[in-house]
Amino acid sequence: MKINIFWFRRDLRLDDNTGLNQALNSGLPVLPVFIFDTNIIDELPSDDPRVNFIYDSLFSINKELQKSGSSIYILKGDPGKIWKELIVSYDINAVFVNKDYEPYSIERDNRIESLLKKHQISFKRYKDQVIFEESEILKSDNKPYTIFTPYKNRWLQKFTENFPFITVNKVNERSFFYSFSFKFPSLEVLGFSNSNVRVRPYDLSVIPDYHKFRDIPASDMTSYLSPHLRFGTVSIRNLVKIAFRENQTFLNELIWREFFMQILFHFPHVVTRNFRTVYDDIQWINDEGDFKRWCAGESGYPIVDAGMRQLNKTGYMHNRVRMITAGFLCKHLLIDWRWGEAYFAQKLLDYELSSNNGNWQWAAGTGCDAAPYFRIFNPYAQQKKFDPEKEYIRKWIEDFEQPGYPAKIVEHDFARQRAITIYKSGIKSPARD
DNA sequence: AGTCGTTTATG
DNA sequence: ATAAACGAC
Repeated sequence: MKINIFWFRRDLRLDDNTGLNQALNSGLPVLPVFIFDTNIIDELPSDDPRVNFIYDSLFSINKELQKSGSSIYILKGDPGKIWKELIVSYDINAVFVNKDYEPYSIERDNRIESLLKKHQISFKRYKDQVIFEESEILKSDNKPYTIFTPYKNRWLQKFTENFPFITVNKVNERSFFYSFSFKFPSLEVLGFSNSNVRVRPYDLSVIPDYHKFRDIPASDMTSYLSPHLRFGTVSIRNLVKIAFRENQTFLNELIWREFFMQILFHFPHVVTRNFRTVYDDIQWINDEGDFKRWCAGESGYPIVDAGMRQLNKTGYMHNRVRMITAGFLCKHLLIDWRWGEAYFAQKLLDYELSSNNGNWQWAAGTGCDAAPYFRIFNPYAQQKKFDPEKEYIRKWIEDFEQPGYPAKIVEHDFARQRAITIYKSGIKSPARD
């Protein structure tokens, strides 16, 4: 029997899923598959909470599919090898996917596409993860935007023009799935184990008042949407429509997400290098002991430590506190932003390359549209402004104001002066002909 | 999406 | 005397 395959990746939902919907409208039965990619998985601990979340999301999808006599085929391995096997096992007409814009994903998809092509199987890629992708938003000179505000203005203009056409896909016709009951493997069989850290459900009720509470970490008026956006358990089209109606500040955050995605797409070198190369010569101190203390939430600065402890314990960190902790690592400790980026990548449930990299480079001052190097957060001023009652601090630091609480790694006044001096002397003068 | 020292406005 | 505004970093 000739079939089409829909390959789930970071779009783990049945509703309003562009590629899946296209597959279901194709006229052939659709076999849904998911591959735990060992190129990614092998770098992670077996109890990585994000793998747990993927597993749980797939389990829910499978449960839903079983209602109509279908199921999802779960595989693990190198996608190249897996696809070679699938090509042998099934008479495949076409493979449907939603596009992913990270360098590894693009390279992998190109690889799979040429493999499928050799067997006369078409590979159909769809935009699903964003409202505007790749080169849909460009300046009048056809170059990508590198400053957020003009990008946002163009994004909003284009969104308004296209609003009637940005439709939410109707609930899929389940009967078009391939009818077969695949065994759903246990977590253990896949080589994973349960984590104590869990992804929380999201909460859209906070959106209308988002701008009032977004900087108050203790209020916990947080949507908790980010891991769901990361893994596609929520549709960006649904979300943007709600944000557009209910809160401009919240919508801006979703536009930041697409801004950094298109930065990564057009400037993939940011993964390893400064966006602004004039900062390439900053003399980072990179003290390993300081870095360990920062990671552990033992810097001696309560607002920094509270943030890092929230991260270590829960996999989340409030946005305002992410800026403070990241700024502290780069400016006060003079540690290369890539170290901090790597630690966040390891711990954050919502970790995404483009946003994590973009925001770290923002904090370090090396990124596009970044904070200027002399903008140095005073951790006490920040705490006084955004956590005046010390509620957030007390929530995450058990030994706060106890004799055992760590002493400051470095004094703010000294660190501020040092950062300005080191950054200033690290700035390369523009190359001359 | 800052901070800090200094100046200027206000009562 | 205190607050608001300013400008350099």
